[in-house]
Amino acid sequence: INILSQYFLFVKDILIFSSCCFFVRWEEEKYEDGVKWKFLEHKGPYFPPEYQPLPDNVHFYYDGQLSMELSLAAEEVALFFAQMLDHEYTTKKVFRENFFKDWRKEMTQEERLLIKDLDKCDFGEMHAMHTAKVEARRNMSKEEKQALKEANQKIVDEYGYCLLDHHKERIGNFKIEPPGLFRGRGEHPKQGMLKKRIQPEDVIINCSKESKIPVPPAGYHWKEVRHDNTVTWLASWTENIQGSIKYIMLNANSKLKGEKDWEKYEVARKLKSCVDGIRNQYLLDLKSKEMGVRQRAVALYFIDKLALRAGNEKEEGETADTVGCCSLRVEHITLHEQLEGSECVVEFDFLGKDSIRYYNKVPVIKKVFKNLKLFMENKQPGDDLFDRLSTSLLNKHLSSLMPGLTAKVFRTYNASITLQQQLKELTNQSDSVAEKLLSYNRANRAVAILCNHQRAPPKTFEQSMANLQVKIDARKEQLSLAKTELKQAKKEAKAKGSSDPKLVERKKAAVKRCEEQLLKMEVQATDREENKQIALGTSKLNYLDPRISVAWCKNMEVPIEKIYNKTQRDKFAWAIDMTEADFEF
DNA sequence: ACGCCGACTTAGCATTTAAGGC
DNA sequence: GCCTTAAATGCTAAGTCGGCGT
Repeated sequence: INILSQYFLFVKDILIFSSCCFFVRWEEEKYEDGVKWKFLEHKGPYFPPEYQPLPDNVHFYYDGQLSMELSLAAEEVALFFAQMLDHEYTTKKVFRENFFKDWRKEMTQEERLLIKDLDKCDFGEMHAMHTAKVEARRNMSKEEKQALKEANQKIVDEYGYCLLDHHKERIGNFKIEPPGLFRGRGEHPKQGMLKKRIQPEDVIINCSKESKIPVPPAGYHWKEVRHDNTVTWLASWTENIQGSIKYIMLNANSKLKGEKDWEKYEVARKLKSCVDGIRNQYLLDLKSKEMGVRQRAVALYFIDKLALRAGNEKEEGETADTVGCCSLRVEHITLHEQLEGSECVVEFDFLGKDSIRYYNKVPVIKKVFKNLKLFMENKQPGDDLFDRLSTSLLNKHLSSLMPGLTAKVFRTYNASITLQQQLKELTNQSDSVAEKLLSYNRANRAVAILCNHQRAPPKTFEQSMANLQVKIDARKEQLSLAKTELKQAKKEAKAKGSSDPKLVERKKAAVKRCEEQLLKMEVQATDREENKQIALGTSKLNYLDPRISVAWCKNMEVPIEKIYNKTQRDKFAWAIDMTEADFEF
């Protein structure tokens, strides 16, 4: 209990979960439904610096004419574009059109009359100035860099923390997002639009009535100051691209976020105890007379087996065209009675979250295959595959099967259970630490592949692999040399007794050291190659119950620092403190 | 029943920092 | 100690999901 006392809220929740009454007095600490805090005080968000006008020697030219001076507003937006000129997307039609339209809105009447074609704009000097600035920053002296660092730290100290129920907590994102050109992911219809500068007049502050209310920048006022303790955010504003709300919230290491994280994994563990029943149910539902129920069953089969996301509907033309399970269209799957030696294969090809491609060929059971054929009958490629199903219908059904169950719980559950099972399968107590870590990464990778967490191969990937190979070759050479020397030393020792009795021992040690280093590098090369297009971070941070990893570290005698960096250890502090070696997900 | 919106989690890429080799 | 490169951190877009109003 002492160890856990700093996490008494967790302890308390466990006690509630297990309906134990011994520490009932702690339950008083639990706030009534929906209340997230009793006291909240902070300094408000940090605003980005104001726009600095161009120096006189940097010009903008239109249509080959003599330089023209832009109004401040038009100049700022022009510079956003000029800064991006190295990026491929400034060549894209949609990006350019959106930018030009929004830029013209910022121009004065005269400017608008003159500047009618983006192709005739010459941002060359502005772009060069920006490149020079970046270069200058890179070449700053040590002292300058140090001074900059200290200035930044001061801002963090002042704005980066809040007081929540008398605990000082780190804020996750205390800075207002600076203005710029919007770049969505994938083929976003709004790419290139102007993301406007946020003023204090746009910002809602949330804090305790009795706290020190944040003071807006001089000469400005807040949009509103409210005192809503049923939400966790400290400040919010509405962005102008999608009209959605942005929030200032706590860091992941805060008690509020940690508790929520813990709850998420507890719900997933609860699914573990009833997943068999749920699976039997949806297999039965595949034969239902009701088409809606059958569609729900097939969707659930995909969500469970393939870890697909729920797939809410999206407003057409507002965002990139991406889908999840419920929003799959006929064009996204191809049915194969027979493919590569398997029967009833479904070929998936669609863009998911962040326009990441999901491509997979999956053998499915006959009933699912038959149903899919049925759902696709008399439909166009652009029609919904599941026309009788929505995420809200699906989630309503799920929550009736188990309290708190939604589609995304399957992702959490399947990810965590896969990690646990893979770790069991891949690691041996007798392996070296390097081998254990390779196994851990492989288990992690199995999850990342399941969840389709991809990344663009790092730009320097080929080069860095080649570099590593050179080092491996050099080490091999060194090893064979060391071995020869060892042989030589042994021979000499045998022949005439040794002048240096420890020589053989030393040479032996050198060989061993060399072998270890070689192994380590080879393992690293394998790991890196297998990881080329796979991102491990997302699953580690969001899907894998940290207690599985903590318990594994304890069992395998691997220091926790080897698998979690500082940020991750902070976020998972609750798990690191409370988990014993015998934890089972 | 349904669409919309608010709140919150999940996501990949860009930038910064630090580790490790020379 | 310096410099390169990999890892860590920062940033903000893009999802999920519940609740509310019509």
